[in-house]
Amino acid sequence: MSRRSGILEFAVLGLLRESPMHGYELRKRLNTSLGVFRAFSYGSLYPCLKTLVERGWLTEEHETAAPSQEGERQDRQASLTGRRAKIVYKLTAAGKEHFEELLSHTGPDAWEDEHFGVRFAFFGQTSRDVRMRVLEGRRSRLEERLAKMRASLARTRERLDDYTLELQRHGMESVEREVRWLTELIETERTGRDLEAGDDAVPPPRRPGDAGGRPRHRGGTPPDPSDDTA
Amino acid sequence: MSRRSGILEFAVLGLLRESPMHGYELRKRLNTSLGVFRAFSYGSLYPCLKTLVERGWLTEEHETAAPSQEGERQDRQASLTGRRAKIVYKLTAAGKEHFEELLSHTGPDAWEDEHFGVRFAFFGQTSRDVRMRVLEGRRSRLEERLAKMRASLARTRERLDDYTLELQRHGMESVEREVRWLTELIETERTGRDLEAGDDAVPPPRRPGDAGGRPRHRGGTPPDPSDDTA
DNA sequence: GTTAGCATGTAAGGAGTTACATGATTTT
DNA sequence: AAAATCATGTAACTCCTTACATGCTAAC
Repeated sequence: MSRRSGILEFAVLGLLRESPMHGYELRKRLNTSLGVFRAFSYGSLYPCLKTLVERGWLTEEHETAAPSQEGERQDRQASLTGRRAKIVYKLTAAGKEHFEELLSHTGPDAWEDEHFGVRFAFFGQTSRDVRMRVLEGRRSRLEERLAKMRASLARTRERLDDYTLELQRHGMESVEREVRWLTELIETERTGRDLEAGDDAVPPPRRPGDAGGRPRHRGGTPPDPSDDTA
Repeated sequence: MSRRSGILEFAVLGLLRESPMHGYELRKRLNTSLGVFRAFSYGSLYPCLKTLVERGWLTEEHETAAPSQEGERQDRQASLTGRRAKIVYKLTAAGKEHFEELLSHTGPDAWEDEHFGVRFAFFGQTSRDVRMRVLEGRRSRLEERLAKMRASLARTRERLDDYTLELQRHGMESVEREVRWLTELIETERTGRDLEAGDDAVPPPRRPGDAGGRPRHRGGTPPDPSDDTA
């Protein structure tokens, strides 16, 4: 019952697909990697993790155990962690499968504001045609919205005061801007080129590798004096 | 208890301040005038109206007087449920006072994403210094956010795949754009110049001049074949 | 004479938040 | 030794949505 999280569930599965993590770190990642769009609290994260485990999509590994028997402790400050986690969550095969299915399911939800952001964040794990469907779906959704806004504006212009008008103007410009962004992305996908920030002021010094495939990274997670949502 | 709506309550009071309305129209206005930011359904609107009445901020006026040709037909159940009651909601003195207080209360809520949009929509009913506080509060909120995003990006750049990176880049640009917009608005407020008076032919790009507090248009509201949220 | 739009509501529930409660480990 | 941060959780509540239920009135 309950906990049918849409976005949170999706994001958790997606992050855990990349590597196992415990709740605390998961939450930090949620609020930085995808955090522009959404911020989550423990109050929603932990219950969500719980039900994902219940459904068999995650396993818990209590690795805080072993209070008694402890022969060698060479792994303490050896390589990566340094910190030990209490409960490490890990994606099961079923969970992976489920996430894959969610990824390829391009229902009309997929282009709603918040859904779209999270989906985009996991585009690296999707096939190109799914990406295209989502990008185009999102774009036409925004174009619909634009049309309505224009119509509404034409009808009611006289009755609105300057601030309301300015608000609407700015809102429309934002939407137009996102449409242009999407169009660029779609074009990039279509021509099969790699993703490169085009009109940016400061082009990232990064060589884009393979856009179609594996985000394969796992290094030592650095101490990370990470932020919290203010 | 319950129904402590933040945004919806505020918006309803604000719209009713301009003129009395019944629920159906109210909802349309909510979803067009302020609709870029929020969409509300009847399921939240009507209960909200109810509690606002309970608190003495609104009055209901059951429209019963339907002067039709057949004089006997209308008074079947005249007082309470005439013909399918059309209820016009109207702001009371207390409600007006309460709204005024909400307007001038520039707590740290006022610059959160959705709150800000709705507040801005009613800027015409506020004093200049309140407007300034809200605009500047919003801007520094966004600048904080930008700083965090930059820091987080610098820390994690290598671990992110191209799509996540692009998402973050676009998000940051959006925020930067809003900051520039706010800066312009603040400047306009500060210099106090009201650009064009607005009664000449077609002033192309409109800036919010000084609304001075008066949105005093109320004419015959045209039939309005208005849209619904798709 | 039936669809389409106007108009008002309710019950159930979804998706999250806040505030609380607790304790371990590191840093100062 | 105190403060900060890491780490996990729960209960109560908020605010809104969906789906349902009803009925009027204009238009095609």
